[in-house]
Amino acid sequence: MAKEKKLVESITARDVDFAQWYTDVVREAKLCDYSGVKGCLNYLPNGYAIWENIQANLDRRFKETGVQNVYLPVLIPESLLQKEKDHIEGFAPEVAWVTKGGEESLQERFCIRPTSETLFCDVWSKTVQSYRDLPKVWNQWCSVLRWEKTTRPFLRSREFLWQEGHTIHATYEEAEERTLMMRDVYKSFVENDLAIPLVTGKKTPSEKFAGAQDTYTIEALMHDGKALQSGTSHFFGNAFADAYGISYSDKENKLHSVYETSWGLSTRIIGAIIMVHGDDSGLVLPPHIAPVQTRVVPIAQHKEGVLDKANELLAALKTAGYRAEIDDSEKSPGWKFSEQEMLGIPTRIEIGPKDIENGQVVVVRRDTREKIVVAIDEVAAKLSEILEAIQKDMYTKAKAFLDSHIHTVTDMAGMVETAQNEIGFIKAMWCGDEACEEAIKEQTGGVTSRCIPEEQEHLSDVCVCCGKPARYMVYWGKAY
RNA sequence: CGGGGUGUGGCUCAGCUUGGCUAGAGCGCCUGGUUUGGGACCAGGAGGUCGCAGGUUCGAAUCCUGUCACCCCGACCA
Repeated sequence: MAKEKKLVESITARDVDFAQWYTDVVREAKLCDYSGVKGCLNYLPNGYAIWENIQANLDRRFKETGVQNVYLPVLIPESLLQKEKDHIEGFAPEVAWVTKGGEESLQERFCIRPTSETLFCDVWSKTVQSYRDLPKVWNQWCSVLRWEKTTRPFLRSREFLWQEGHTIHATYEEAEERTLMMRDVYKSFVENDLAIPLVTGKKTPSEKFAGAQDTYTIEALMHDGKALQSGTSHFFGNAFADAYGISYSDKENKLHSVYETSWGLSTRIIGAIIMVHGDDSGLVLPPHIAPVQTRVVPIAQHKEGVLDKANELLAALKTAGYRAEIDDSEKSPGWKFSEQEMLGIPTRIEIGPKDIENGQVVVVRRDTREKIVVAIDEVAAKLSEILEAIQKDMYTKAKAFLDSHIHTVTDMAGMVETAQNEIGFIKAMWCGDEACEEAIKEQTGGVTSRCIPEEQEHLSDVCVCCGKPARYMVYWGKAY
């Protein structure tokens, strides 16, 4: 046995066909399946549980910064949607319309929300009058609908779940601060709890959100070298406030526009978890958000005392606060191992007659397959250390992958060559002209600007494309 | 929206070119038994208006027309 045997036949090897591997993992881990409507997924228990943990974690983080949750309608009257010009132009091609109620045609059609800026603005335009009413720092957990042509589970679906935060503030500075604060909340969550390292920065004007003045993004690198925009935070300035008539009186009774922000993170992030951490055996979940952190696998469970001992262990783990479960099915051990691996459960605990005899169990890490023998009395105490080690190692591994796939180029030949021969991000200088972005996309076969990072480096004096003086260093890449 | 592909038990598919008699296989599922430290085995069993609607025909999963849906690759987008 010189080479590692491929244990799971039902999952296509990651390096053979990445897209097929992704689909196989989604299916085998039972995260979701296809519904009868294109682009609308059935979120199954395993997938939805991940989302619930993401929600719980993020919601806690939001509330620590003063966010309040609300819920606004799924339908938006066309007249309301149309008030901000850039916004409607950006979304028009992908909104779905409700035109009938029962058998009767509606006087005005309603769009199914693709995002809710317009609804939040409508509420505020009616309720905000004084500086005493500010700020408003609201968020809602909901689903939105965008009529995508091409769909893929989690990465791009027509209906998807997300949170959308919307805030208004008295001053430019306060709103900008909030925009960056939420970007940092996302960054901290994704890096610390999802173990996904990021590149962050500002979007170029052509990649901005429709209607936004600035869009800040967190970009993750998938294992196939493509970038995934994993969360965004937008600064709107006054554009929406003016279009929707949101103004307030200050202490001197002077009228002002408010400054607005919005920020969102969606179930797309589940796609990132899959594509950053997954391997040929299936899903690998970061312990912090794994719905199940450990699964007890009894070996030879028909033998006297094995199941009892295993259930005792399970009870002890639950008492200690772990999200734990047992696989006491009649399947063979090999089956159980494979299943735990496909599901991405961070650890499994094997307990069989030999272990019981020796007063021990075997803890197996999902990420490394390392087997760790632990005294049965110490498992509850030791497991948290192992889970933390996994969490940390997963980040370190992903970070090493990211760092080793950031390339630097200073001229167009290098840009084209790197785009063709390497995967990952490309750092290059840019003059700020949209024409150069388009030229780069054209000549490289799909490389687009991902973000302008805060930590600027001076790679050269001129734009990689046109040779005019450079204004920014930009991360480029092929994106999902 | 272009190009390609697919709809047949829960799943993956065969059968269609050249129409025919009771529509098949593997996996999964149910029952019983033997197994159990990396996807065990034996025996028995249940389960299908062949996506939908028309048409041709003595006869349609198979041919024709229409239609719906999904998948993949592009162009556009969280």
